[in-house]
Amino acid sequence: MRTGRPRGFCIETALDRAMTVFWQKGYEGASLSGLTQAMGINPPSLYAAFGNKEGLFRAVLERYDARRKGLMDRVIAAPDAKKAAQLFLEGVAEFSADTNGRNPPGCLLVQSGLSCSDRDIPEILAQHRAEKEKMLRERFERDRKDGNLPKSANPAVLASYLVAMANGMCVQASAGATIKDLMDVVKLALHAWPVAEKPAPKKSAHPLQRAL
Amino acid sequence: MRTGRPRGFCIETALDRAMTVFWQKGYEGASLSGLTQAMGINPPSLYAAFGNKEGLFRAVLERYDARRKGLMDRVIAAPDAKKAAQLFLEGVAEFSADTNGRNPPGCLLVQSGLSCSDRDIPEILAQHRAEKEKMLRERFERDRKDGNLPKSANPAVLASYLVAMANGMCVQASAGATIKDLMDVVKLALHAWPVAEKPAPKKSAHPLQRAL
DNA sequence: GCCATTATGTATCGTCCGATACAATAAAAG
DNA sequence: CTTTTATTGTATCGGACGATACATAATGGC
Repeated sequence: MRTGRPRGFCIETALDRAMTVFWQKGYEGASLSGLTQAMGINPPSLYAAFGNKEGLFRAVLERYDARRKGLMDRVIAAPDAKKAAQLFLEGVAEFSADTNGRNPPGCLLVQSGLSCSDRDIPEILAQHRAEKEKMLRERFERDRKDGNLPKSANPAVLASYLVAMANGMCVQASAGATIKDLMDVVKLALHAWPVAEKPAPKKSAHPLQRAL
Repeated sequence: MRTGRPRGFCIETALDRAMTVFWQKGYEGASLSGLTQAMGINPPSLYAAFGNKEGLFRAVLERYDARRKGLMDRVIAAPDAKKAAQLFLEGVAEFSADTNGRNPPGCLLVQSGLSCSDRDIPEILAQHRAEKEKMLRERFERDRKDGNLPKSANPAVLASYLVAMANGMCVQASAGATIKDLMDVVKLALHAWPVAEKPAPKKSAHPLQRAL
């Protein structure tokens, strides 16, 4: 067993509290005193657990991804490409304009540090966003290969389009857009989706597509 | 004539320099020492001219709007609604992924302070973005009234859609997206545009529409 | 020339920042 | 019980932050 005095706080809970602070104030706007107060710990505990402010931020981002995994799984498992796009955009609209108070409006990956004194922060955030885009692109590449997307469709562009829409909606959500505002935009955005050439697809885009 | 010692620096040039700093580092990441150094002046000159850091930021945003006025004028004067949408998105793609070094990538209104320790900053930025959206909405309301957009089209949603796309593309540009990447997205985004019900529009959407 | 007015350069203010030193505490290992 | 290891709370570090005091310089008004 692990020796030494046991940690006196829950890592996950502390990360959730820190996430809210970073979300509301951004990376640079989040002060150590604000973070420790929200997390209910003292500075030495924070530094012992996460190294420094950037280490805490990276841990928060990992937890953020974990929280969004459910949505991404549903998107990847959607029965067809357009349904995947719809689930993705609707999911983003739902959580970014969430009024349940579980999180501040918007998206942590967008608003916590697009521009920053420390150049690493925007890069880290970009990597996390690119990860989501990659998931979508690979899903659409499979769709195209299997004939569920027209050969004229470009999976990379489709993924980029969805991520741009998602990020843009998050910007609007952070400025006060309601979920209805965003859902209207989603409905319009899906009209851009390419139509299939042939009515009967060759085979499934994903083994789980029948699950829904 | 104005009495007293004349100002020893050009306001516009200084604002352009400050704009670059805010653009790259965000509102909070931009330090007074960094700003004064980039502007080529000392702190007292800055405070005498702009009041404080927030005053400087507001002045920078006004200059930013002035710089973008040319694009917005062209958008409003476009011959039809879809052409307006195209000009807008292509214009945003062009300047946000600009490699001429005139500005950092992205959009100042998006990346300089979505989240901030000072709550006024996100609000000010949101107002400036909302102004652009309002211009688009009013243009589309005229189009719809004049029969250049189908009655089923919702001008507010169309404007919101375009602004979301623009903001999302800016996020991607700030992460390194090329102008080609964004142009591909623009082309796809325009596929969502509503098609007119009747082939012959009743009258011009705008007096300047014949100008192109 | 002299005054009122405004801008400038130097030096510095108090505050908050991120980060630690240190002793005390709480567990496992022997 | 003693040692070892790890976390805790208190108090504080050097530095950067935004913002100014103050004397000097440069203009128009008279």
